[in-house]
Amino acid sequence: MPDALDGFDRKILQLVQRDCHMKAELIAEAVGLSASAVQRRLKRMRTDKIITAEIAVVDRKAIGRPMTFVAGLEIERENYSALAKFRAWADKQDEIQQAYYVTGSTDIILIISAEDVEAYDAISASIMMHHPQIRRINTNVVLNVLKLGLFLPVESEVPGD
Amino acid sequence: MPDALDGFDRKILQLVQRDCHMKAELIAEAVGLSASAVQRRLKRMRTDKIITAEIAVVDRKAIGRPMTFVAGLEIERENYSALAKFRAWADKQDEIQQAYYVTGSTDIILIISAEDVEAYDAISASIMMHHPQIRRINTNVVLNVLKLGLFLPVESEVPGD
DNA sequence: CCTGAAAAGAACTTTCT
DNA sequence: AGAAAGTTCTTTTCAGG
Repeated sequence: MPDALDGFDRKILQLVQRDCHMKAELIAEAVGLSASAVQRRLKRMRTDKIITAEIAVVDRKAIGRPMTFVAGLEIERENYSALAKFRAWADKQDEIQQAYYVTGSTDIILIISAEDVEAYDAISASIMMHHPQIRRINTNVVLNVLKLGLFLPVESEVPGD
Repeated sequence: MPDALDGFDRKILQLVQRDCHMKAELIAEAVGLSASAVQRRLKRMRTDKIITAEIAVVDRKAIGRPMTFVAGLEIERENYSALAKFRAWADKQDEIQQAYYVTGSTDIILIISAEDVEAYDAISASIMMHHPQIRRINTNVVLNVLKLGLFLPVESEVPGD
């Protein structure tokens, strides 16, 4: 497992998590390395899957898909095979942005994008239809997206280093 | 508001939402345009804020921050000034990945990243301390991230076009 | 106005020290 | 790791539909 991140790697990650089109030279002077070194480290982190993807974030409203829903799913009897099946299915549903298997009375929490309420209704119906073991869906309509991102804080000081 | 997306734009968005480092020439042959045209459109969508960001997605476990929590916040009496204040505060908290203001008994739903349970406890305590109007926090520990992304489906056929 | 093609410029990749 | 040469991509320019 060749993934020991040092302080340079962490600083680089902190920057590209906000803007992955940032020029290597700019990153270099921010972290105190040469542009070559930065590129090398980025390449290594990509192949090592420390950076799992580099994606464009699109404005929901601009593309005519302004609504977001948070759905809480309750499963009849939780079992891992049902979970695996749900994961595989959810992967193919583009409307489902995120899916979390969680503790508590709710078993799965979904972040869902939809054109409007009717479109969401169709999606939730589809979920119920494809997964009989889901007992009920508790829906929260998002009135306002206060913050949106996938940023993870990366402490520069490594505890065990 | 100069943002009328045609079929080409939508196809481009569908691709760069999955990989924004994709070469213009590759996108070009996928959508049926020249590389120049693709670059022009990308540039326009960036300045028009249809593409709001281009970010690197990092593996939680690789950076020593393996845990995710979904927190449901109940506010004493919802008012927009408190909401605006919360938004501004949440923006600065790197551990808070996402924040949704929602309908239902829960008022705000947070997606929070943490090193471990103790770190989460400190964050939730901090939330309570900074926002007296928050009555309680209902926490769901994420056992498994089934799907993670910010992808939005972009229909190629435009309804009113 | 937007496309496509070629020239000019800038970035990334590789090699070497 | 850094610097420079080599390669590739992006950006600009320009002619055409």
